[in-house]
Amino acid sequence: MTMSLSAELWPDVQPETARRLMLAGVESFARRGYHATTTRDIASAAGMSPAALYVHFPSKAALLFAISKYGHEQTLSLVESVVARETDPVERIRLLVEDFVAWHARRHTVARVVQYELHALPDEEFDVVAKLRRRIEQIVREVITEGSEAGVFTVGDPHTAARAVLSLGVDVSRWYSDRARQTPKKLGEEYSELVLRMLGTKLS
Amino acid sequence: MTMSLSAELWPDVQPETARRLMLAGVESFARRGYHATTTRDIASAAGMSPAALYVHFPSKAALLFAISKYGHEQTLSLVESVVARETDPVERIRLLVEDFVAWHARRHTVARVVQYELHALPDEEFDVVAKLRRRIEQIVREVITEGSEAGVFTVGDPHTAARAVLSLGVDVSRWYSDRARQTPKKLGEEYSELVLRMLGTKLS
DNA sequence: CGGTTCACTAAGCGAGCGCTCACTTACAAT
DNA sequence: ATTGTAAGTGAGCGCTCGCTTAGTGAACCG
Repeated sequence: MTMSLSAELWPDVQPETARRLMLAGVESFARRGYHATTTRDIASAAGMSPAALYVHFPSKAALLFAISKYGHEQTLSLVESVVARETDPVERIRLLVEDFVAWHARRHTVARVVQYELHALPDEEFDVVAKLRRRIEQIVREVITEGSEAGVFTVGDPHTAARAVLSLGVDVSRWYSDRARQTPKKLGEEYSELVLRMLGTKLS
Repeated sequence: MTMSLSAELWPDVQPETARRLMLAGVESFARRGYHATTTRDIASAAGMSPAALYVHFPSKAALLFAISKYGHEQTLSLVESVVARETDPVERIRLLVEDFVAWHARRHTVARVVQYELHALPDEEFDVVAKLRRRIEQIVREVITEGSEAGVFTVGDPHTAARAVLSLGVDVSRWYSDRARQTPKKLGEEYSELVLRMLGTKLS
């Protein structure tokens, strides 16, 4: 049912109608892109009149921002939680890539909006999510640098390596579909092996 | 000068005004996205009246198609040319990634439109470029499979590995900018090393 | 019970969209 | 000189866009 999925995605968004609008927004933005979807598309996908959107969001852009901010916060906390519960750089990267990739596969509809509709945001809102993105990238870079200095990774430039790692994860949301050959979990595991080899992991 | 750049990108598009429109289209589509750019934006960036676009292209979508088709053909021929002049799987992948990545960095503006504005195409035109994309992916997959069977690569699933290789290249166009830390050539070389390690290359 | 608040709708406004049309200009062929 | 053609313009049509406004019904409160 619609309600249960939107509740799963955004458990603390109130009221339930606002959640339904966000869900409809995600579906529409992911399928056609932000600028190609109309407020009427979103409202009718949520089973409401066009004006209902403006009861809960001040503008179409604000709806995108709510979706984008929430999605970025989820991926950031995913990354932070891995770093918090592991200390070994190898295990950190392994779990980080597993979770990051699996999230971009399982939530590929949300992820597509989060990753590719970013530039439709007004300047101020863009800056907010850009800051979250920089935090994510910085954490990954630090883990790689740390492992490189500890001698378990062999990379030329941690900056480039971090970019490559994130590229692999982000791009999953572009091509993954529900009829993909692999489950999100399985794909995450396969990708984490690819990444560990890419980083020149020394077995210890 | 505008003419020389557009002539470099699309040497055989005639007349020169049509080329200028394609260049203006690329710049606009890359910066704001297809649906957010107006035909007036494109025309004025090309230094012409809004109606001039329709002298050379039947629609805004047809302009996008011209850009997208040309771009896809360029990347496909780039990939084909590497396979044509090398036989060793390792060297094929090395050069393929070097060139593919360097192209997506050097031509990041065009590449952005080619890779991310794809879904704005009408169905029929989309099918045309989708076919080109499948050819590119198939070639990469075959090279990896070949190397895997020859025992120089160690990959779980060639399908997944090919996706990962292309993801790295495609995603370069999303973040690369002219003030990037590395030249396109240098980035290509660094990425090709990352990819070769990712594929578990055996030194022979 | 009346009064207030809240979520929502029906109707529609002003702006800007893709695209067209009648026309002008430059230039080549006859 | 006349005609034909290709390239380009100025004006604007029909439509859809994001968003607003006035009003409705249900729920809650004294």
